[in-house]
Amino acid sequence: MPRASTLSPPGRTTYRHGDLRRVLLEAGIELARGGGPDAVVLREATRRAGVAPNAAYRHFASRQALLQAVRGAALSAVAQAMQAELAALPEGLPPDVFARASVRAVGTGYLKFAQSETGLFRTAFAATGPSESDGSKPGDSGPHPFALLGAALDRLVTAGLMPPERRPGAELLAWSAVHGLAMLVIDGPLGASVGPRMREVGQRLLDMVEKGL
Amino acid sequence: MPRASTLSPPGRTTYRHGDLRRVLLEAGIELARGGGPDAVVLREATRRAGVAPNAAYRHFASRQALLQAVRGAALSAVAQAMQAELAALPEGLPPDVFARASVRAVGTGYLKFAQSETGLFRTAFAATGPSESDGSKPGDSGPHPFALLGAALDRLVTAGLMPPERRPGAELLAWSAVHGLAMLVIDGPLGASVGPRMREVGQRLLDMVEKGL
DNA sequence: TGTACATCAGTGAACGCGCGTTCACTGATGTAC
DNA sequence: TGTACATCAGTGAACGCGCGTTCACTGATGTAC
Repeated sequence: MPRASTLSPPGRTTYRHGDLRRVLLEAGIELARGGGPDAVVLREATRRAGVAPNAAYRHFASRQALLQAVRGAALSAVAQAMQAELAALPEGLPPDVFARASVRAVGTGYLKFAQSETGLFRTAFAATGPSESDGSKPGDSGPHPFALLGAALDRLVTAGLMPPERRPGAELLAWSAVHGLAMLVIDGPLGASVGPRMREVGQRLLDMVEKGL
Repeated sequence: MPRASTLSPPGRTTYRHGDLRRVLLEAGIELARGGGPDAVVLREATRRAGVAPNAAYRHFASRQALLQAVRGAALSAVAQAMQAELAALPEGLPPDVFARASVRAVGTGYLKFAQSETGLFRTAFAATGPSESDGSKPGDSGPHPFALLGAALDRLVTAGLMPPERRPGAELLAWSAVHGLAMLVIDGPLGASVGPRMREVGQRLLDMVEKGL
């Protein structure tokens, strides 16, 4: 139990924060949630953490590094939404029905997340900047959304619902369809008109993908 | 009859610029071409036009207004790319073959533009901001990309290749697929791996859409 | 056990930057008389 | 025809803003002796 220090910054009982990295990251996530990647502002994150602006540099090399960490968290959140949808499937389905359903579940989770967590979604998939090719995030938490989709498509092949020669690259095609709908509804002028009918439109889109693959 | 010097071509050193609105717009387009919507910076546009920063306010109410104008131009450019692809189709095709080909052409034009004019593409379809619902651009030049796609799909129905009951909303589904692929290649981590094979992947995607619709 | 000390997560102040936008102005232009 | 004048597209200077980042520092902490 640390004693109450004499000259602590307001709202804090210890001179050392103790968990600043996590707090900054969570503040960054909150900012991204509200306003997308551009809203991840280093100074604002430190403000919310109740800390001097430059304190962030003990934990992140730059604003860009913080943003990358936030992006990683956003990506995990997308994957989590997809997995939640998968987990909601009834048990004991025959393999072929389950395979179909899991592809739909993965897509549905993606679309739901895009609509309910727009800021995080945009952060997860926004352009990284001029020069990409970050070999970043080694031991990241959880699977990438792309991998979840791939696993669902594998089930489709195993169940004999998809010719194996069609399998390579199929996740890119399926992902494109779902991602495009999400982006158009989020960013484009279609948000107002399509948004409310998102569930229905999403299902039609997944029909198209299923048939088309 | 005004004297000839009134219609000052570029390079004229008059006090009045004469054509500043157009020059600013073109500077804005150039900026968007290079760096997307965020690169459309009012001061930089005036700098390129060789004019004081506030001179822009004679022609655009705000930076946002300039950006909207640039967005309109970018949208037109997308449509133009699509039309170019349509125009390249051989003449005298049977209606059903032409219908299929024109849907593909529209998609191909879209994808080509996304890849060759990334900055403009991103500008055309980027989020407008927090509060959308601009009833903007009344007498815009040229058709909207969305309309070109719709016309191609209509041809599909007329040619009997698509059941009419499937037609409503079909452009959104088709657009989603193509748009998603474009965005993933442009923004996502897939640019490097998919970019070179874009033509092939694009064709596979269009196969999927055709079959799935 | 007490004490000295190295460590390093924080502070406080400042930097330079570029932005959008506002203000009061200037001076070339077209037009009315 | 010449001249006065209103118009309004430009200028020049300045504003406040918030950002990312750097610098020299301070002081709580854990540990070695």
